[in-house]
Amino acid sequence: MARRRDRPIGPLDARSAAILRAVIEEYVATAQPVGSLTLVERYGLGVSPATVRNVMADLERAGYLHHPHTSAGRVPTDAGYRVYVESIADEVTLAPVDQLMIRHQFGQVEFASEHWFRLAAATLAALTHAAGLATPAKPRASRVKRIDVVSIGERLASLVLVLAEGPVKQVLVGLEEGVRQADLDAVVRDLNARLVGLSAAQVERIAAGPWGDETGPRVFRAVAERVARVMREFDAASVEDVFSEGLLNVMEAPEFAQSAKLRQVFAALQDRDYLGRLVHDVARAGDVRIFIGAENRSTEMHGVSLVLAPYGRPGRAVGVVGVLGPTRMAYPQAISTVRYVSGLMNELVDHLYA
Amino acid sequence: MARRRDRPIGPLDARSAAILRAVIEEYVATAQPVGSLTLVERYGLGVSPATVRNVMADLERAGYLHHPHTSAGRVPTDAGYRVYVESIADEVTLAPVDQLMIRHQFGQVEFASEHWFRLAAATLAALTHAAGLATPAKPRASRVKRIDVVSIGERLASLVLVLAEGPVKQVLVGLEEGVRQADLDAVVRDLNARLVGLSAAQVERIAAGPWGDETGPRVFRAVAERVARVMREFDAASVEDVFSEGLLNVMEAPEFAQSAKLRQVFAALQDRDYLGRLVHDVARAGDVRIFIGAENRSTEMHGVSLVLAPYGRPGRAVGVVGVLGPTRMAYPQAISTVRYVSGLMNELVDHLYA
DNA sequence: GGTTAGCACTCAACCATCGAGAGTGCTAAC
DNA sequence: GTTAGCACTCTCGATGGTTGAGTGCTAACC
Repeated sequence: MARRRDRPIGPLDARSAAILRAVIEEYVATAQPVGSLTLVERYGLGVSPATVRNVMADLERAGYLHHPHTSAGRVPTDAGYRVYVESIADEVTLAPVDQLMIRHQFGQVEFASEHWFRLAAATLAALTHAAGLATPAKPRASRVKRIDVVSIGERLASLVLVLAEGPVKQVLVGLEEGVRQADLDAVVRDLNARLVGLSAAQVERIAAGPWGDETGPRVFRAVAERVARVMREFDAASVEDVFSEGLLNVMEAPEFAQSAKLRQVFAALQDRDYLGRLVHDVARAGDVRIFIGAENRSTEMHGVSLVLAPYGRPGRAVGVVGVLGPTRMAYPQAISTVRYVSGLMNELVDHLYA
Repeated sequence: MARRRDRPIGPLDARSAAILRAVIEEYVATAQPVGSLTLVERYGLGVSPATVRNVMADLERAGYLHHPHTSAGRVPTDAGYRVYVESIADEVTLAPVDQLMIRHQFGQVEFASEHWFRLAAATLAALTHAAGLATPAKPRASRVKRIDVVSIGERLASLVLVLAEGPVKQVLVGLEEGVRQADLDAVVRDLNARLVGLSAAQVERIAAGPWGDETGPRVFRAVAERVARVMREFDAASVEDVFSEGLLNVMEAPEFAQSAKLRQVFAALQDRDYLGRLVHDVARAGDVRIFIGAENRSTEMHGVSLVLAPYGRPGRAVGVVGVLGPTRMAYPQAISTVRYVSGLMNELVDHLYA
């Protein structure tokens, strides 16, 4: 008969799974390594500590638990969290009270898109005690919705560019000659007539095409070029912006008591490329995706988990909402909250751009 | 005869000032309490350690130095930094190399106002190894510069509001009935004709005044009300936004090794009221102002100093740039850099809104 | 008078030791 | 397969001694 040591590490039997789950829940609650005695006392497992120890030894061999030192209890590994998370992901739903609370808050908010992202992030932060994240829904390829140009100084104008899926960009345009607002208005009408609905490349082509040397056409060309450039930059950026709220929550977790760990988190949050890749991954997944610890980035995100979900319209404009917290995170609450908020954001987007 | 103990604590004589200065510079460099021996060895004071000890005891009695414990060296107090900072504030100027570097960077940046603030903050962070801060110049009372309304859905439109001193606001407006873009355009022309140059209160009055019950006037009223509300909110907010860069620099300082201290800094940075008051104070001062440790807020900012300077046009629109770092900060560099950047921002504003 | 050498004193930091306690892994009995 | 029993391991906290940096005081010096 096979000795315990040689047990295959296949899918977990029910008892092992229950014990892994109990270890994780206890550890999430206390942040202390959990021993076999605590476990049988608090989780009514119906077996003796010795049996639990045997199972825990198996789980450790399988890579799901970890032993800080001989006389300490067990701590879940990233792999342990992973199987745990996958076992619960389909079951969890958000408590109706919380659902109501969120809906209520969203009902209160002003109709200004920026507020939504902040609100989404803040709500997530409040309900999960982690940091809430939200990125605006960013279209794959932007299109012109509206152009306005306002004279500011002698040879300077402010260009306001509204893009199809909502974002508004404002930049300054230098003009070669002084132009009165009345003349600008004529150019603006022209710009809107010709450029609305076009992509960056199309605008570029029109800007290039032959234009006379009178003032009007010259201004038209200057503005159109600027429009094309702004759109190209916008399209190239992987993430437009990341709203984060409740970073203070993360700072409170004991695993980040020394700020060296925190630095990595903040550094990762400022890394546009990294976030861009995440958003991309999540957008394709279509449901909540969970990144545990160093699963993606070697060391920098060690000790940190992300629970992210996409919202928006697949293939057209997608954004991401989610939470960032210590690996030792209350996953059921996090998953259900993120899923619910992303659903709500979906509703909003549908309602707006129907 | 007066014993040393009874010395009055008036303005410092030259030697005391030199010693205080040496203590501060050494402490800033090493983050370690400084003893009398180190001081005479490294700063060529021309007196014996015993004499330095006597002077340091005086400075301690005067409240400028502090003793962590009997057998430790001296550490500057907030009051000590204060007299130090005031003694150097008028002398320091930024190294020409750095001036050039900054000008070069500002020459490169895109003509989009948001970029400036980020750039200013990033530049300050890079040169001072602290966190750089910048707030947009916010007018005391905003005025309408331009209004545009773009239809988004059946009964929904996007309102783009350009205010006189530059900021652009975008919000959604719900309409009671479906309106085509062509009809909206007529309303927009009307809105611009009537509201440009007006303050929030004036817009409000016009929105209130008698309007017929046809579609056009109804839409006009709805939009005008929304405009007034956005302006009122904007005017009421003490600080529009705070761009910060290089918070990671602050995290590196040994005084923030435990994140509990960091929390206070982050919390303070998110406290709009607090920042609003600071901006207000700084705007009135007209030059660099320095807030050392808990000089303002009792405990929360303990260990943190701010070096801030206003820019913009006094009485009209002012913003603030500056740095935030540990109390143990390289003040000469910080002061000169902040002063220089604020001067540069002034030039930009003058150039733009001349 | 201010300055300085000399010296006793203080106290954090470091290190080693030790006991207590928690929790384990193994073995043997059930 | 489960469990009681037990020896074992290792962290944690307390204790105590040593070291060294730096002080404050006193008395001599200029």
